[in-house]
Amino acid sequence: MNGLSQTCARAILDTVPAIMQAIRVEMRLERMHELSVPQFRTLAYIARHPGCSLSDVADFIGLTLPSMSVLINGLVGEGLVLRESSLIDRRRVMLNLTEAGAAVHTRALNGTMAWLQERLASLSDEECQTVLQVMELLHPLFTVDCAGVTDRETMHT
Amino acid sequence: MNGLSQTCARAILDTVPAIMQAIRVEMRLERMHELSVPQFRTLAYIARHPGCSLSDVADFIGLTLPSMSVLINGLVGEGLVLRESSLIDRRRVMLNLTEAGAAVHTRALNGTMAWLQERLASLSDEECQTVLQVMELLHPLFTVDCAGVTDRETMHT
DNA sequence: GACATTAGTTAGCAATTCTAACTATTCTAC
DNA sequence: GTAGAATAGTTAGAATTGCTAACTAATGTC
Repeated sequence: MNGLSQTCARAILDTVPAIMQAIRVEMRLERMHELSVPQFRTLAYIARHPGCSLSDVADFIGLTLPSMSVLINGLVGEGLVLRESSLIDRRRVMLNLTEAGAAVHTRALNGTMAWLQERLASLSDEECQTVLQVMELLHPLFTVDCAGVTDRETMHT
Repeated sequence: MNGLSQTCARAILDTVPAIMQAIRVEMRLERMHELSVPQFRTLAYIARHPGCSLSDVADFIGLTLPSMSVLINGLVGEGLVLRESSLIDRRRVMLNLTEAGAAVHTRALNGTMAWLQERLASLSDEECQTVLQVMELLHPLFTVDCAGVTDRETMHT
């Protein structure tokens, strides 16, 4: 009914996949050691939440548990992540970055950020500010499902 | 150098993949007849640019020509798209939606838009307006070199 | 008419992510 | 304190996606 919210939804649907595609291409194509987007996001999550469980990451990234298990397998195989059984509850897995993992994450993050900043170079400070606001506005609207522990740290660096 | 643009880049990198994942899940999970995001975007592009060539779509969606060829194969196989040789240049392919294709596209679009609007329901009109502005600001920054394409395919129809 | 260029297809491979079925651990309730 | 439910994760198998390389067919250039 509201033409505005409709237009807005349409704009998101047009723009977000385009940005995403660009990010994906950038990640696969250049700066970083062949991290896929989910792999990168996983490293980022573990970096921010050391010792988190598999379920935590899976919820956050939006993958099923088996998929995340496989993804973690890959990262462990490349020596980027440590997977240990929790001593408190031995069903749970504790995930941490290795030194190499932290390094790769940092490098990937810096590389992608640099590329992104380049893309944003034409924006004025004011526009940049607005973009930032909008991202912080939208983020919580699309990470609802994981009702459990809401990580407030995601707002900050 | 500018902390602002850095924060902005980081926010995009945190938010866009999250939105994208939500869109992907929504598309696969519910309303629409099992269209993947690239399939949906392809239908949308063809709807907007009837008679476009394979290369046009591939450029726009960000896939290689072979990948797009396969994707179109699928859509043709499901009776959603017509693939005809151009009479002017018989190397080129002319793509059009079938009636079924148009219907599926419309239904998918409406379904996803409705879902998106639901997600955005908590935004005020003003916030909605800002989101819209930002999307329109960002879109051109992430759609690749093929900006000139929009003129080309309208010539032969 | 020979050769380069352009548009698209086919083949083969690797990665991603799903569902279903399984193991192992912990919790609940009698 | 043990039987059975619930929880955390893994494994297996399949479908989808998207890539590169090598090919065919049509067009343009000289």
